Amino acid sequence: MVSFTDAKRVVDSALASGRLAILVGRCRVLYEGRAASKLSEGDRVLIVKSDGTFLVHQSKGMSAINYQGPGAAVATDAGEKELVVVARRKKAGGPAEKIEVHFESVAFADSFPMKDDASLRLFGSERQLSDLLMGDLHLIEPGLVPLKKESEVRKGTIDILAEDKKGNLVVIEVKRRTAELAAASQLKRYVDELSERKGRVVRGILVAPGVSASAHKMLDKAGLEFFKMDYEIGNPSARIKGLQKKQKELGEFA
Amino acid sequence: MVSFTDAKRVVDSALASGRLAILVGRCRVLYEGRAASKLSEGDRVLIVKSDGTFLVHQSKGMSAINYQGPGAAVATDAGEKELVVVARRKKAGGPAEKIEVHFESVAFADSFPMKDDASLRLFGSERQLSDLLMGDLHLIEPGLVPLKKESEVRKGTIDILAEDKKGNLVVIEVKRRTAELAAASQLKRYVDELSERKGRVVRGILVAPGVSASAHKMLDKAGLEFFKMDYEIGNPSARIKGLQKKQKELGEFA
DNA sequence: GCGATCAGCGGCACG
DNA sequence: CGTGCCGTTGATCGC
Repeated sequence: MVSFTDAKRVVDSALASGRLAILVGRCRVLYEGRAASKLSEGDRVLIVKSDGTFLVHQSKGMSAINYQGPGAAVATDAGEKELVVVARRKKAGGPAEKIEVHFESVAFADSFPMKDDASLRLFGSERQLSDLLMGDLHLIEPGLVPLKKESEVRKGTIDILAEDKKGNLVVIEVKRRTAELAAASQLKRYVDELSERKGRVVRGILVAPGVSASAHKMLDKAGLEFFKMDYEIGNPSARIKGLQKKQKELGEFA
Repeated sequence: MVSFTDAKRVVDSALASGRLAILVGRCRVLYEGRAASKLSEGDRVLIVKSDGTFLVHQSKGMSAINYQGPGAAVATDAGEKELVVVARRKKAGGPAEKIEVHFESVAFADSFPMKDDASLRLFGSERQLSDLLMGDLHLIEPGLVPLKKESEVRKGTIDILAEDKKGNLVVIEVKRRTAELAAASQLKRYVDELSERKGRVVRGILVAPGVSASAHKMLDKAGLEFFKMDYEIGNPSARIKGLQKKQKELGEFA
C-alpha cells in the first residue's frame, strides 16, 4: 500500500523530470469532454506519460477504458480520503476535456526514466502494397500503365491513377483487407469526380484480398471492377503474391 | 534491476493466478501477423492482462506500439542474455499472430490482483443522441414521425426511419461529430437501396453538428439534406440543445 | 487547422 | 462467422 502523499509525489516528480509514472490502485473515474462517462470503483492501472498521455486500464480488454492523448495537463491532489489525479486537455476545435481519477487506495506507484529513440518499422501497410503494385500493374491487366501515385482529388487521395491500353483513365483503390461497402463507395466517389471533371468515362478497379458480397454488387451496378490481390508478409518485407483477375470490365468502356 | 528469472516468474505466476503483470525494461519488439513490424532497443512498459491482452507502450503517444488483444497465449523464456516474452494468437479468419518482446534488462516487474466488476457508463454516444432525436423529430421538420429505429437493411443499419407529412419515407443518419464524405456516402447507400426496393422517392437527412464542404456538396448533388444538431453533454447526461434547419428540401419530392 | 483516409484499427451488434 | 459501423476513435498527411 502506498500513501496518497507518496503516490502524489511519484506522479508530480515524474511529470517534472520527464519520466513515466505508473499507479495501480482502487479508483473511480469521471470523464467529461467530447462525451462523458462514469466508471465506479475498481482496481485499475493508470499510466501517465511525460507527453501528457493519460491511460486508465481495467483488468481486461485491449483498449484503455478512459484516456487522454498527448498534451494533457496532469495535476494531483492528495487528500485525507482519496488521491485525485486529473488530466485536462483542450483539443483544437473540440471542447475542453477532463478526466478525474479518484483513488481510494494505491497499491503501487513508481516512475521510470524511458530512453527510447526507436520508431516502428511497419511492413504490409496499404501504402506499401500500393507501391509494390505500381511496379506490377501489367499483372492486373496487360497494357495498364501508371500515371500518378497518390493523386490528390477534391474528394480524397487516389491510390493509383493509371491508363489502360485504350487510353481510358483508371482509378485503382487498394485495400489491405477485405473491401466492404465503404471502400466501394470511396472508389465510386473518385471515379465520379474524375469522370465528371474530364468529361469522359473513367474506369475504377478495387484491388483487395477479398470483397464482401454487397460491396461486390455495388461495384457491379456502378460498372466498377474488382481484382483479388494476395500478398505475403514476412519480417521485414511484404510481397504481392500474384494477382488473379476475378472479374473483368463489368461495364462498357467505349 | 530485476533478474530475468524473477521477471519470468512474475509473468508466469500472474498468468496462472489471473493477475495483471507489468514489466518495465529495455527491449526490442518483433511482430508478425496481419502485418509485420520491428522496433529496435528502447525502454518500454509491457502490460500482460489475465485475459491475454498484451500491450507494449513507449514513452510517448497514446496507442500501444505493439499489442495483442484478449485471447493471446503468453509464454516466457529467461535466458542468459535476455528475457523473451511471446504472445501468440490466432484470430478467426485471420493469420496467426505473434509478438516477441526481447528484454535485455528489466527495471521493474510485478503483478497485481485486479478486482473490478464495474463497466463504463458512457453519455453522448451516437446511439444515445439518436434515441433523444427520436422523441423530437418534429424539431427537424413539422409532421415528421418516426417509423423505426436501428432498422436493418442489406447495406447497413438505418439510424432512424421516418415518414414526412406527405407520406415520403425519410432516412435519417445521425453523426455525433462533423459529417464528412463517408457519412454522406453512407446515407446515400441507404436511400438508394430503400428507394430502389420501394420503387419510390425516399428522402435522406444527415443530422450532425456540422458538415464538411465536400460532403455538403455531395448531399446537394444527390438531393439529400443536412440538419445541424447541437448538443450538450454533461455527466451523467446528454441533451440535444435545439435543432436549426439549415437547409431544406434540396431536391424535389413529388 | 480542416479535411480525408488509414489503422495490425478494436469493439459491438445483428444477420 | 461475416458484414457493417461506431469510436471520447487515434495517427498521418496534404492543402
